[in-house]
Amino acid sequence: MNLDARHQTMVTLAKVAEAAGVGESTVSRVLRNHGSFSRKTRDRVMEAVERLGYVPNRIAGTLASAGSRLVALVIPSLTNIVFADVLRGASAILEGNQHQAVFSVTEYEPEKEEALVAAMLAWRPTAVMLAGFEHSEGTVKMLRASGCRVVELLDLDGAAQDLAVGFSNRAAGSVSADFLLRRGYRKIGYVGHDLDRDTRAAKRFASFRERLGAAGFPLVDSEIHAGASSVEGGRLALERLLARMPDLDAVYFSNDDMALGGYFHCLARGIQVPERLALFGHNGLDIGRVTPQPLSTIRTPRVATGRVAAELVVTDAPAQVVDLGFELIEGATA
Amino acid sequence: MNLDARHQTMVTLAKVAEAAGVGESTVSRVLRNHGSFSRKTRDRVMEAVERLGYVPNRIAGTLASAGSRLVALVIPSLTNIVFADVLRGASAILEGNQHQAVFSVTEYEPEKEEALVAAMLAWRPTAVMLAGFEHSEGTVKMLRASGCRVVELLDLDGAAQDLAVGFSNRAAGSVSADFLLRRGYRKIGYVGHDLDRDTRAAKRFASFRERLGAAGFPLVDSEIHAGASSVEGGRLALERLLARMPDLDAVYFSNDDMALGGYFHCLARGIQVPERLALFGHNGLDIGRVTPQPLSTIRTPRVATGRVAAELVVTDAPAQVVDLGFELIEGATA
DNA sequence: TTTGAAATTGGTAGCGCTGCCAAAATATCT
DNA sequence: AGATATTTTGGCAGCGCTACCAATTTCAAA
Repeated sequence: MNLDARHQTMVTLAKVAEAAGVGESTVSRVLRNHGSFSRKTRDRVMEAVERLGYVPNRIAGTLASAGSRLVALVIPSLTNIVFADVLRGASAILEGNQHQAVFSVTEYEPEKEEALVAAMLAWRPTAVMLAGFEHSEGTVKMLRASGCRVVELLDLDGAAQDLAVGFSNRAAGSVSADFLLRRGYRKIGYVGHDLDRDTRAAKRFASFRERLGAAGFPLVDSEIHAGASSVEGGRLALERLLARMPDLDAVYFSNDDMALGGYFHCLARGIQVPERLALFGHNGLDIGRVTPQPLSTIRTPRVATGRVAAELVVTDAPAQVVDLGFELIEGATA
Repeated sequence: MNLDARHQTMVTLAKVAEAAGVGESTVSRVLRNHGSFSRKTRDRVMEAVERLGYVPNRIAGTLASAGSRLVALVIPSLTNIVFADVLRGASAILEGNQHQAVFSVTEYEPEKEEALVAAMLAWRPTAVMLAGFEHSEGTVKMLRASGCRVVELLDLDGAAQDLAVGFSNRAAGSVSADFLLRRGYRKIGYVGHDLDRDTRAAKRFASFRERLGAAGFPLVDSEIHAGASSVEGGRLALERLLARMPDLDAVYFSNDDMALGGYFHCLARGIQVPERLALFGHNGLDIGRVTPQPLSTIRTPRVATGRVAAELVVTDAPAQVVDLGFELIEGATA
């Protein structure tokens, strides 16, 4: 790009100052509504801003002032509504506080997470928000060195670097197990997705399984769909699981997407839910409330997680762990 | 924040240069792999970078060099998977080309879109991507003045400002009408969501309705769910529509989410699909492929839209309109 | 009026980096 | 060896803005 051409066209603060017949710092103060200035000056400046169509350059502003007011969200997936909800909650708060959310997607790959965190840190964000506690050594080192706030989301079972907001996946897993046991199910299976990557789902599963074992009704069998969680994955995996273990009486799914797939399988095959087979999910997605039978699941505080995380960041709160809990939804599938 | 404290801690390019015993510009060249330098110098610099844990400051870099390599995506909603898919496509390409996606959500509100575009322009992005052609006057003016590339997504029925990528919603609407007519449906209704905001859905509906009228079988009735599109909205709206018009033989939905809600309503009420009532959606979401009966719908090129848009931007392609088309999915609900 | 305090303003030195240019080092050729 | 091309380097002036400070103006009290 031709720099000179750009410089001729670009409206800068200096040009506004000249047009308004005031000093640069005055324009800066007026625009940021910071410091003092007379009403008359303000009007003159605003008139010039309007007339020239001036748009402040935050790049320059940030460089000069240290605070970028950018918050980086590094999330595993956008396909998963869970993270879209977190983003929604966070954006809402950030926008109301002159901050900007910047996000990128790791596809659940730690190496990608590391690369993205590096890229984000180059923008000197106020904070970086990540899913969960499991990060590569390099990621942790960079974050620590950067000095910016770190918020780990949607997990509490582990050691937080700085701030953490969410709920305990282990608790969710055992509550789910207790519920199924209380309802009298005894031959329980599990349908999940790639657990190496989704460590939060892995924690739920581990805890679920432990609880069943402790109650004397150990998990009968499990089927892991290779790949990311999806409705289709849930359907296929349940089909495979039932082929092996036709007399299961309940299945716990790694999340609602997978559970929905399982439910569709049952509908398609005429398997009576929950009489013949009970289904239990995790997340409490809206769609699960509207299926012919509402899904039995656990509602997780997704939007609230984003919101609270953002609030902690904008208020520069001290390091802490915030447990937002979750809610059992009895539904009609278990 | 205390500036001095920060300055003491921050590793800057100058410190790396000093540690490596070379000049600043040499470090800059090595890090950007631009210009020439000896192998030995490169190693010395990289060693220092490694040792000090230096992370380049892109804020400063951008200010000095003019190109931010940021691409702003201003989308209506994250709840709607459509936009998540666009983002996914765009991110993938941008990341592979040293660009960063920055996004924010308008909630379908034009005033919010305008505010967000202003906020994004402050970061001097390479391009701004928006949904559709309908923007406030202020938004258009700002974009024009900014001189950055503009990409309008998922719509072709209107006048593009610069680049446009997507498909024709009007065409999708008439193809949908033709399909239902070809199948022999004659008493057709419509279930949609807030059309003032989702202008693309409005275009589909308008075209759908025109086509039915032209064929001599005008739309019998329609029911608009107040609020954003959702599965629940579809279910409730279909229920209301059928209460008024019990003898409809087919319903066209504003999108798959709404259609899914309608489908669930039919399942719950035992309404035979498609014999008693046919359902037709729009978007071709994955979940619609896995329901007991796959949804009849139109698959839209969402990920490709994001991908192509990003490619056009990174290659600095000339202004143009790219039609990615769509695909009819016959499914089993119509 | 005088005086001091308070409110308002402008000048200017950076923020950390890149682009340009000239200088230095190295390689290649008579 | 000397001269010329080539590669490699460092210095430094900005990029557009904000923080800081000093200068100026305004206001109120004495």
